[in-house]
Amino acid sequence: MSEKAPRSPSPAAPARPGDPLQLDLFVPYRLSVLSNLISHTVATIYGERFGLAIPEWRVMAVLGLAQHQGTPMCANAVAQRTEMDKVQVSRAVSRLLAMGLLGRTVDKADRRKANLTLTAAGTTVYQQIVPLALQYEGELLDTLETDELMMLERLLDKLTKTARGLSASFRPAEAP
Amino acid sequence: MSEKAPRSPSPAAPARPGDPLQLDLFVPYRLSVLSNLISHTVATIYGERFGLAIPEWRVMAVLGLAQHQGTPMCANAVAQRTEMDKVQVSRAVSRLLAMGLLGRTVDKADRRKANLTLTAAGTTVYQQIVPLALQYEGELLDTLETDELMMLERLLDKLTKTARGLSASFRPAEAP
DNA sequence: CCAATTTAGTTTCACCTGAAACTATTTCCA
DNA sequence: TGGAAATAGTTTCAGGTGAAACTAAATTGG
Repeated sequence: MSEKAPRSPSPAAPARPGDPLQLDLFVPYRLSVLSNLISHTVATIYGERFGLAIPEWRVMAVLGLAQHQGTPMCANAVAQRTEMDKVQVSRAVSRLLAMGLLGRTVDKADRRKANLTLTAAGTTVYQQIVPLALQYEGELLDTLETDELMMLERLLDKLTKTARGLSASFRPAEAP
Repeated sequence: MSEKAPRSPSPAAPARPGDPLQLDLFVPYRLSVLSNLISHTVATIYGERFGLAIPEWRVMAVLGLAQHQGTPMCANAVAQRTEMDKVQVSRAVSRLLAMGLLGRTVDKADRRKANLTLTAAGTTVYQQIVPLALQYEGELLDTLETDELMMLERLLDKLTKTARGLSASFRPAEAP
């Protein structure tokens, strides 16, 4: 029960040529394993009990909140809020329409857009899933102390911000 | 520049029925966004410069270390070390064999197994990628203070352990 | 005005992926 | 022994996914 081996003498020291790479100490790998583990469990919960895949659930989640706030949303707005791309949203929406959980009304003013809303059935499902989702999150975070939880939130923010920056900078040259 | 809104009065409070769910405060969602962002960038680096996908790189990473330690590995051992399933490993290995980065020798004692090793070409690639991977990780973690980095390691461990437990407990009944 | 560009959203294509079935070999034990 | 069960690894099949092409509507500017 004691696998200690600090990544390097001083934390976050610059990589030196010749350093070995131990996969299970490599943060991108560890994050990926954790995230996949969680997504898989969550997907199982949504999938088995409600026939929803994660992208579908995400769409419902933002529409449910929008509904709650009286702000109808179009597919594009959903895409931004969920950080999914428009293809994924388009597909999720058409599955949800087919399931009767969503309604769509073409915008009178701009006929390219369509406002999406939860149907009564969609609202029912939404209201069933939210507590399940929060329960899962609660159990996941249950073992964390208060300071750990606060730090988790902070780390998620910082790392996400940094990762966005690196995503741009590691991408090869851009066209003028 | 100040989006504050604590998830709930006391952190990790149990979910109450009627609680709304705000996707961008939901930890599984945030972890997924972060992990996808990182994976995408890393995949781009490996892919563009070396023609390797992430599963392929993972296989090379554990074989590279095994090599370094004089411990040849079979596909199954690789699967356990990388937490990938055997199908994924099988496919990654056959692509790497086709690229000439890996060699395979059927085990004399147990002819179902085959030992996998990096070829000279594979070793060259391995030695080029390791510093790149460590550089990316270094830049990602660069903005973190020492205490944040320590907490990150601890949180990854704790959450992964908890998530493994939940993965089992949320899964439906098992056959006798 | 109307042609060029932009924007919303969908479809296509080529690839990735996981689950389940399958092959080959080895181990277990009656 | 020898047949049942386990194990290593591959193949098949049935979706899921992103990038790029595409359609339709709206905006822009000459």
